[in-house]
Amino acid sequence: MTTYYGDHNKAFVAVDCIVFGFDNNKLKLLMGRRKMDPGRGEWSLYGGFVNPDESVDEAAHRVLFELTGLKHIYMKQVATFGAVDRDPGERVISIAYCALINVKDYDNKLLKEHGVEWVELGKMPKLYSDHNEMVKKAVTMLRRRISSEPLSFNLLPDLFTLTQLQLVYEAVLGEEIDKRNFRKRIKQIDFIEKTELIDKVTSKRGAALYRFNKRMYMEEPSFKLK
Amino acid sequence: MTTYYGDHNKAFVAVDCIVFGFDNNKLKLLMGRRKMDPGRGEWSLYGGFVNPDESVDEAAHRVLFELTGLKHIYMKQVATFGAVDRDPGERVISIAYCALINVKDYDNKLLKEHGVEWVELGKMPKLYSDHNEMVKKAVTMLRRRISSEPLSFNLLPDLFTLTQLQLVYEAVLGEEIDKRNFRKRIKQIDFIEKTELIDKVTSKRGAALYRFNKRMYMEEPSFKLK
DNA sequence: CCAAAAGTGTTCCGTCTACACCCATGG
DNA sequence: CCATGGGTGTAGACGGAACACTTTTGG
Repeated sequence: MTTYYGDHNKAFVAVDCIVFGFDNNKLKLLMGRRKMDPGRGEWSLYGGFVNPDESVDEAAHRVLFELTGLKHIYMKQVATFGAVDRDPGERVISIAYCALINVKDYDNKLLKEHGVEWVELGKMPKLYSDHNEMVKKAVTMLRRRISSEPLSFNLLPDLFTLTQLQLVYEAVLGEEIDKRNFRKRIKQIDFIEKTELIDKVTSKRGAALYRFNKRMYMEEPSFKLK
Repeated sequence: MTTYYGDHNKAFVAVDCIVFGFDNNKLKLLMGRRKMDPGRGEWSLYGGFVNPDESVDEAAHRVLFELTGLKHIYMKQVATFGAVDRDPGERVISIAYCALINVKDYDNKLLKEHGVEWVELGKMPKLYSDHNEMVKKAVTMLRRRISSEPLSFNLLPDLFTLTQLQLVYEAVLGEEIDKRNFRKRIKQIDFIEKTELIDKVTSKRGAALYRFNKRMYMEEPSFKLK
């Protein structure tokens, strides 16, 4: 390794994952108790350090994989946090990533293994260091984008009912939506396909199952809800 | 210094500034020739390393101050770039910041001193490392936000005409705007104040000068153009 | 007197919003 | 047979888009 920048200082670089899930009609986040010093035992996001042989994005995906066993998950950089004393131990720069997962894909064994749990947004405890701020930014970002990018489908199974989809929007935006207006808009979006399948779990009558056709979306990626 | 994270690797952490200015009815960016190895002589954004005693945000402001002599400038984090080999020399994580300045505030001596110049957006050369990508993200971000946040005023003098303001929007959004509709909207925004002053520089008839009342905006910060 | 930029309203159309009832089924 | 969630249409309000001419004055 050469030493071009030898007279400058280095810092630890970490990633922290803000993992959103949708469960029981609520938006939830994965939280755990910090298992290392400093701050051991405090509520915290799940994170890890960036290794020399991986990009920051790759580190985020690796850390999420360690936590959930899931790959190819929607992840987006939220912001980088770099206050001098944000970590009580040493100088650590941390890059916050937002992930959207389908709770049903999550192996509950891993959840216990890592000592993390789903916490309802709005019932968030005080978190380690600047993690509350990270969450806040991620939520703001999610709210901003969910009406102009097809993010909601990441929080749902492949097949979902329109009621489920509506509940995701209501949970993220924190407001009620008129059912008829919502369905009217969805019908105009041709990459949200109605299938022949019927969900009989949540209603006696049965509800049509829909699917997000990613291929079709990719051909003409535009999305506007509302 | 303690050594909590001793077994992990550190990296250099840098900031790069994407400095936007509005001049001659064009959106421009500050660019220079890189003055250090590796990549000496290549077109590049202006950047610097984060010091141990400053936050990442502070580093960005310091670097911008070195470059422009200006303080209290609008700056916003764009994204963090962390590919393994993004810097040919060593492992460097770089946090890109977008700055909006009023070109008239810029001391042209400093411009020469630092060997930087204003380059029109769209006439951007190939830049060092991933700097083109940084610029692209910054532009996307600026376009997204300029219609919902009062950013345009940062690119103008304290007093400006409505024509100038419109030209900023046209330059950023890359599309023409109807003058009557534009002015109608502006009139509804009460923190854009008409002054008694008249600008006689750009027109024989003279144009009313307006001012952004930041105090008034802060009391009720909401902004929607279009 | 004319070139050059400033300033000013109205109409139309499409989009969003509000709103209430019937349907199918399992228990 | 009834409780539960699924599914459907219309009318009125509102906001955005299109569009052309008059004013002022320095040179």
